[in-house]
Amino acid sequence: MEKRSISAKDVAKLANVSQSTVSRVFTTGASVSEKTRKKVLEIAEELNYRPNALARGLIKQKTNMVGLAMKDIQNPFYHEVLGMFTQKLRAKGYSVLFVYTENEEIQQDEINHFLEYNVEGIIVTDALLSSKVVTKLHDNNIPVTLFNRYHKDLECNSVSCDNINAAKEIAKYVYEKGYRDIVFITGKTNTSTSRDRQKGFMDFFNQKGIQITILEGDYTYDKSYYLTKGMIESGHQPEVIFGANDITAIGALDALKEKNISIPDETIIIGFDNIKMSSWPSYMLSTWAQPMEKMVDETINLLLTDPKTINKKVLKLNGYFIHRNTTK
Amino acid sequence: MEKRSISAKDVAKLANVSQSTVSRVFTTGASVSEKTRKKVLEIAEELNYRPNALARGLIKQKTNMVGLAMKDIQNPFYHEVLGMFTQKLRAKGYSVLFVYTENEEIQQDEINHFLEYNVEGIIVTDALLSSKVVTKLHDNNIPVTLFNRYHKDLECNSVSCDNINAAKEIAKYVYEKGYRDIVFITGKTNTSTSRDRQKGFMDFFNQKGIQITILEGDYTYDKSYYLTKGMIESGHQPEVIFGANDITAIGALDALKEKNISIPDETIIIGFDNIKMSSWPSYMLSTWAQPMEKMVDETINLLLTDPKTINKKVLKLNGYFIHRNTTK
DNA sequence: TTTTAAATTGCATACGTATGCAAAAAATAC
DNA sequence: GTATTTTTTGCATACGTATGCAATTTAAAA
Repeated sequence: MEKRSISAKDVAKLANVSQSTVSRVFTTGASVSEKTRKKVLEIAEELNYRPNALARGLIKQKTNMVGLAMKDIQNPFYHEVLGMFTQKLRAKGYSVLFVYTENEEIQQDEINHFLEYNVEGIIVTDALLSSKVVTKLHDNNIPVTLFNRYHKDLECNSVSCDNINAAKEIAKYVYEKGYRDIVFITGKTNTSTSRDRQKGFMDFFNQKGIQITILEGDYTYDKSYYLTKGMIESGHQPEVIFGANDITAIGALDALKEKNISIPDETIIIGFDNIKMSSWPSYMLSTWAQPMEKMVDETINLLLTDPKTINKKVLKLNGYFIHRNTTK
Repeated sequence: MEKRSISAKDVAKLANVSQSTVSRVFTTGASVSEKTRKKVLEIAEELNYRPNALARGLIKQKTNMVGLAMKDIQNPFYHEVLGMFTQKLRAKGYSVLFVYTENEEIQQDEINHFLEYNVEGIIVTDALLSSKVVTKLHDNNIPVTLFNRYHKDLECNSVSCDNINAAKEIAKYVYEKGYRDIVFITGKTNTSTSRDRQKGFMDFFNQKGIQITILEGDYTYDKSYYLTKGMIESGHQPEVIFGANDITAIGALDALKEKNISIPDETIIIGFDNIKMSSWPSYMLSTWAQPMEKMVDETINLLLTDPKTINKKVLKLNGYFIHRNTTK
């Protein structure tokens, strides 16, 4: 029952041509007469032949595969990102080798898989990456682009939203509306996204001499929900809650609803990411929209068009504020 | 600057052995003396050598890759599933070639990628698959397992929850509690999951001579939210709402909350899937838990341990009811 | 028609690995 | 010590493709 998959040689035999010719038919830009091309394609179709990507990758030193690493996090933002990456990469002829890790840091072991399959580049979305691993990737000449992460010590490209400025814009909006009792709920504090959003937000108010309240969250709904609930129960009912991402803001929103606090009349809430859930009719969360599609495009571009770029490029894209029903 | 990646030959040269010996060091079960193994490993480490998976796949006719296809749907259930699949497959030494499709049906074009890379099997989660495509996969001797889908005309394995029975159990619970004004909100009606859950639920009540209300949803939050809202506004406030999945139930839940209907006192709500979101403190949705981990294990098992199985195996696993705060 | 140029094809080899076979080396038995 | 068995190693080849080079065919020019 050993049914070996059919190869170019098989097609060649039936078409009375050499294996080279078959190969040329399937290589764009190669020289083949129209007559033989037709004949070969016909037989190929009949035999259900498709060139073997492994063999092709071996000889051409080009696999058309990209590694995508993601951390196990409950943020739908990354699922939307994942979908966009795979679709856009496929449109460019690339396949995606996917790794989901539950570790805080992408492990060597997981990167090794990418290396063994000779991926042409690696995209790391929300996970961290040790500089040791990055060095190893550099040694192997494999470009890496961090998506939505930035690390000043790592020698690799990165694409993210300009979190600091976005947070400043939000702060400005809040300030100009006259609010003064303000709470920021952080995400995981070891992520650049949370740190930068906090920085931008705080810097603005510091400059105005206004003290704001920081609650330390972890980018999960639950944590944010309980933090907010606790705060209300302890007697503090702020005018503004800015969550480090949408999930965080939604957790706070639900806690406020449960306490029968009127939104946006008594407290306004602002999130960050513009995940699909934020436009659910019961939430209608005001939020900062990351230019997700552009970020994805730029990441792919950076990774594939000039892979020899050793010097790191850091891209910070803008976004825009979306007013929904949790702000006035 | 053309830095070719180092091969077994390079290691062999420095270790004063043949390329075969280097290969044997990296092949489990091959015969190598302890002394040379040590020497080779040392040099390999130094040169940062890793065997090329493409070449290995070519010669062994075994790529250690599995194709995973998923449809672009807003259901977090599948994201949890995705994470579990990739982690479990990696633990078994497999890499995951991932395809995300926005089409209703997985296209030939997308499957071709899998074929070209010689994946050892394909897992299709929530998308549909034409029988033409399945036939082609059979021709190429590539096993397919449908996850959470079942299609009687398709000659491939499938693993899912026993949706009919689960829905019957839920119906039984509802019936025995004495409820009689009952609504079922469907998912996409062309999915086996929605159809089976509807069937199990309806069959039970039909047998009791009880008429229930069917609202045709599409597995999205929005649709379910608006359906429920419309129903309430039209004057119908049921005792029970059973959603074809958790997202559906949550949409209904939010609509009821907005209408100030007390849950579970006036209306109880039941979902299906037990996604993480259903245990969020503001929802605490009662739901039917699919045995996700077991389903994933069985899928992998079916796909990889006996790939020569042409005759399809259909596995239907049980689950269990989880009582939270939306039932009494 | 012959000569020259261009297009098409086949041959041979390379990519990096695994493995059957035989030779060599090491271990064991006598 | 030699004879025998076992282990370790190298050689050669295969996996399925792409491609430089030379040979062949076809087209164009004369």
